[in-house]
Amino acid sequence: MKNKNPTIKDVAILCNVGISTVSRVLNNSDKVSKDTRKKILTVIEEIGYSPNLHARTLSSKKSFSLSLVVPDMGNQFYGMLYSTMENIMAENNHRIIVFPLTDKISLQKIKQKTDLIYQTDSVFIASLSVNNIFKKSSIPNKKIILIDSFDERFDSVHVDNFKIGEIAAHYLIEQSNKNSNFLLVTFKELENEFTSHVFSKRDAGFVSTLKKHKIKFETIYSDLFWSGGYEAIKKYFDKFPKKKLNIFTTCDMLGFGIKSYLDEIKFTPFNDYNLISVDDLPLSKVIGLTTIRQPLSEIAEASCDLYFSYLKGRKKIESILLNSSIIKRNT
Amino acid sequence: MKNKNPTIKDVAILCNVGISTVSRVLNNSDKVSKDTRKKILTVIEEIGYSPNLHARTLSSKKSFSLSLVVPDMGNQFYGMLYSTMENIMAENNHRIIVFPLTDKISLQKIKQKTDLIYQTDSVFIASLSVNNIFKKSSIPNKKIILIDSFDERFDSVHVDNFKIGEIAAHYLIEQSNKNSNFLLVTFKELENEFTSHVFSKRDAGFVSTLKKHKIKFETIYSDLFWSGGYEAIKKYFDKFPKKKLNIFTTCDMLGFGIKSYLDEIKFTPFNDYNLISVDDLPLSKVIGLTTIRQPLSEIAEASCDLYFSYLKGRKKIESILLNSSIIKRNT
DNA sequence: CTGTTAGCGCATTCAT
DNA sequence: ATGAATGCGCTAACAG
Repeated sequence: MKNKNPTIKDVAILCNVGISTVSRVLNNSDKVSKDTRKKILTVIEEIGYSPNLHARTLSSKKSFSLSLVVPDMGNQFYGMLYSTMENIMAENNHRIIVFPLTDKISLQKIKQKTDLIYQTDSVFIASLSVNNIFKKSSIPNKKIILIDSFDERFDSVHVDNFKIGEIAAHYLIEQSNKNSNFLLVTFKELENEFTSHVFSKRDAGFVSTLKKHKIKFETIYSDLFWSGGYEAIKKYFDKFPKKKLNIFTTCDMLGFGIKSYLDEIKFTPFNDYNLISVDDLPLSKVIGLTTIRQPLSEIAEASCDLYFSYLKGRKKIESILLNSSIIKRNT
Repeated sequence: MKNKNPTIKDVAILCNVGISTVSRVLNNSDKVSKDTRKKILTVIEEIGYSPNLHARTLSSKKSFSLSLVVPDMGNQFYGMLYSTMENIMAENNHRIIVFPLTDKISLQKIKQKTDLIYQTDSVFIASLSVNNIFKKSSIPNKKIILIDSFDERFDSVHVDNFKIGEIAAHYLIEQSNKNSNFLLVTFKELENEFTSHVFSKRDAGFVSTLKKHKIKFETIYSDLFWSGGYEAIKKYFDKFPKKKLNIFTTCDMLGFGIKSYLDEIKFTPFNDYNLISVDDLPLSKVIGLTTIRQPLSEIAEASCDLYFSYLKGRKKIESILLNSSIIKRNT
């Protein structure tokens, strides 16, 4: 099991050819005779030769691997984003390497210039800001594409999170009864390296619209876990008398918990409460949650397309804005 | 932006030292004087030098990267598994590269010996079988560690899925009222490359126990999506008259949909139905789903430990069996 | 069509 | 403590 892997040289010797001929076969060059190609392929198969990609990359300067930086792969949204991008990139013979930034350690690793991220052909960054995750002096010297955030220095694909907040507000205003209260349940982003501003922008859009309509509201903050929404709304109801609510929560994950709690205390949708969230994760369809759809597959496709057009020679920075639409269901 | 990255040679020249001295600093060798080390580090920082890992790997034969093969990263279970493993490995200076096998294309890629997976130091395989994903002649010539499956040829960390089925059966038998029916909602594994046998073993354990008690039951098959459980149980109820049920479903994802439907038709737990699933995803706590816990973090830790002990010289194959325990909640 | 050769950037002897 | 030289496995001219 530990017999050193065969190299291109071994293959060449066994075939009585030069190593460049083997290399040509490996790289599908057409300038090889049918017979020698066949012989080489046979030997390769027989001895179980697999080319050393590190040597190949060293020599050719192309790794065919891409980096995807995400806040957290335990979060389904990013799991699905990755999954979709991976499918697209696989068809085009690129590999995606994921860099989840869940804590200080992972952040520190990525800042060290010895990290793998500096060795890939390109870097996709989801939700996070370039300035926060890289030191100014060590921004990877390669194509950077932002997903779900904006920075005029880089390509980007994003949605208008402020507008998402506005849409939510309009929906709730329209749905609201007399004597019902407005509630914003969101995640409080601290101004640190992990800030994405995604939530704060949604908050802002919502708040701005309500103020415009001179509607009072309350805000409660939640942890960004599956249990976060449940616990936040429970705490709220433990403290205040029960009342009819129009709730906007800034992501489905929180929405699930909120709905779960509301079901538990026998609140009925439309009657006792209206609830709208953001994302449209698969589960929100199952439980009938009204939500504002993040066009996940479009986002993934657009990001990949940006990279492909770059490979084809595009020079100027491009920014793509996608639409989010409301998916009305049973809340 | 496209000025070729500086190399170790550039650093050496700027510091008036040999490249081997720079190399020593890079690798934290202690045989460098304090002054030269300091000078070198300064220059490295100034010019933003980052060592080429491909060259380093080529030279040293160690990539410090590991492969993790999973069925699907859109599935939260694997997202969390990866997330946990990544945290552990990051602390030990290894990078994990994910290889999701969602379709024929990704399977085909992994079978080609030019794939990145053949270049990592080790391969972790979750739920899938080695024989199905690699051709006999091209099983990566390196440490392979199985997660959630068993093969005597390789290290493995797994749970007893047959026993999980038995536990579920015993729970439901204990809970069941007179006149209630037993139902198994599961995913039908086809005998193809993506077979994991995880589900079929859980099925078998459940079925065997019920038969032992001479209890009749029905089986319905579901897609392995978030909506799968909902649709399966809905179809069942559309076809048959409503009746009290004791349901075992083989993963939480299906359980969520089933509970959602049952809530919708106003079935109340313990009274109209008992429901138990498998996994204990975070959401199952939120919605109060009774489930059999997959010890996710223990699985991740044990897998990583197997690799570390291998690095320290362990030669013989090891297999670790972890316990799954029932988490009783409100179904 | 095919073989020879010169790097790619680094770790690692082996000298000094 | 430091530098020069060798080789890791491959690609890409170049020469034939």
